[in-house]
Amino acid sequence: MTVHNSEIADSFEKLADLLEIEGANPFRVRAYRNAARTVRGYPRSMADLLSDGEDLTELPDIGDDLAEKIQVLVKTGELPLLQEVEQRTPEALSELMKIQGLGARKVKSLHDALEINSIEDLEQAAAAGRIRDVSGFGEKSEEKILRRLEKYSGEEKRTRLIDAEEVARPLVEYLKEAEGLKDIVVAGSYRRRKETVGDLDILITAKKGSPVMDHFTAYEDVEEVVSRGETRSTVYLRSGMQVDLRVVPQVSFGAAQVYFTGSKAHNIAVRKLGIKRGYKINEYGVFEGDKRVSGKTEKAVYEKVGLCWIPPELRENHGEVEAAKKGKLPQLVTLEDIRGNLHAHTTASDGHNTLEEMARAARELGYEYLAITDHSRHLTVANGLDEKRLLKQIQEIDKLNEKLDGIVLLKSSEVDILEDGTLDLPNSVLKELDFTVCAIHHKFDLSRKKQTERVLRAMDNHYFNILAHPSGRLINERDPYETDLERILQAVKERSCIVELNAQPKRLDLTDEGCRMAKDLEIKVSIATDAHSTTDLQHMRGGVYQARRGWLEPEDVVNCLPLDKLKALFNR
DNA sequence: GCCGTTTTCGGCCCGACTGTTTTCAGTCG
Repeated sequence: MTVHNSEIADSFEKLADLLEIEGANPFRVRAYRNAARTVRGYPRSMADLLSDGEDLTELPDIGDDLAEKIQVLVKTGELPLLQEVEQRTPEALSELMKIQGLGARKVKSLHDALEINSIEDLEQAAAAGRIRDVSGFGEKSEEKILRRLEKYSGEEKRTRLIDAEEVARPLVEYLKEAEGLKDIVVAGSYRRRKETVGDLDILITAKKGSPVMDHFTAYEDVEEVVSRGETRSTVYLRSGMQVDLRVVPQVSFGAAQVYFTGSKAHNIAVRKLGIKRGYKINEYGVFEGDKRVSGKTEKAVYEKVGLCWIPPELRENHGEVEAAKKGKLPQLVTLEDIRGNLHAHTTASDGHNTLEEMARAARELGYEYLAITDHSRHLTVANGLDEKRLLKQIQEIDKLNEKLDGIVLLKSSEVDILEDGTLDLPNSVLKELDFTVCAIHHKFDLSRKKQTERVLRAMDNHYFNILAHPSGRLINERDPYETDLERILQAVKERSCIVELNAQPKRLDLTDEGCRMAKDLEIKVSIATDAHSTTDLQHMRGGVYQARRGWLEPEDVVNCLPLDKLKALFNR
């Protein structure tokens, strides 16, 4: 049994909720929440850290007590204190706190007054009109609870970044028409380019908030106005997405951008530096006493606390503050650094465009090279190529390359890694390729050990070059298959292979943490679109965002190399 | 329950908004 970080974090969060309902010391409650955040966001599993004999109290917000609790959780899967608290306080009360507008105090009132212990109890009480009589509640709160319950599904809904962009773009265009608007930026995890976002945080500067808020709440996609003030409003859109809008004066724009871009952990770290220097930092600026000493630009805010400007993608408190202090932030890869694309399909397998169409589209994007990586024979659903068809495609590519100017097509294949770790095509044909892209497309449910060994064995093949979409996950659709990524990346390094960051918006596979792991091991990463059409080639942008979140610099990315250097790397 | 360049105790972010109250507690980010 492997206890995942997310399970440990869930236990701590539930414990925090229940303790808060019981009226425990709020700082103790916060300590559990902070610890949950640390554990959830930590790139290595607590189980692995412990088996490596590492000291968990080295982690932020983890002290002796919580280190001990993590150890017990990893060993037994249980948290005795949580079980003890659940004896006194029904665990479902923690779920009630997920209803927007219900916090610990109100859940406690409902529990004490009406014996509400579950979502069902709450529904019945609200429908029967009993909630309005509880002290602290009224008709309005009762109505609100009913409305929230209608939409409550029990699962936190996060939207893929690319889908959030579809929502944000037209909304931003609309908001730009608001009276008196000066600047507008979508902040939050959207600006940090996280792979999924929970809600949209939009920041606007304007002299007067009121006209902007009127305009905002009148947006045609707004389904419900949750709150509306002069400087802050919250709405739900028809799509279910929550949008928070903040209006600040222009002198506060930088401070507000830092504040609302987050992450929370990053902001706390920055504010701590401020406190050391005698400053108070909030969304309105950097203050020395009552005097604002900075805040107009982000750069000015960071400089006040002795840091250079930190790219939003890094703002997770994963070492960026320390790096900025030393002036050692990475020079992150940009879309302009990308010189080619090493994963694309054509009509030969399951793509929608021909070799030539794909080549021309890649040239349009300014690329020097595009690798054609149609599926191999095992993937029959995708019309995978057998030896004969691949050899024929190789000839076609050679012919096309003579004809094409300004772009070179590379001969490759997305070769299936079979269950026993062998590759789906014989070496006699693989050696004719410029390089191979190898991936798992079936038997996702092998044990962690078997799946890991399958990949390692495949890499033993001399013709294995790039490990594609290493986890197989589809964001919000399919969990990653179980592997020991650290061990796999170690093997990638030993065999001088490359790991792919698949830029398909649903995949984004490597994760940001995986990229960071690769960088630490000094492995090269291929940011590749896995394009199944000419328009798919555009997904490079999302891959670059993810790479930036993983601290990758141009020298870490294999497709930032010019063609000759790239070819030398494959050594064919 | 964590943390420490004010260090083993005494702090721990705070401003905006709502709804129920009657001057403010609770929630949220």
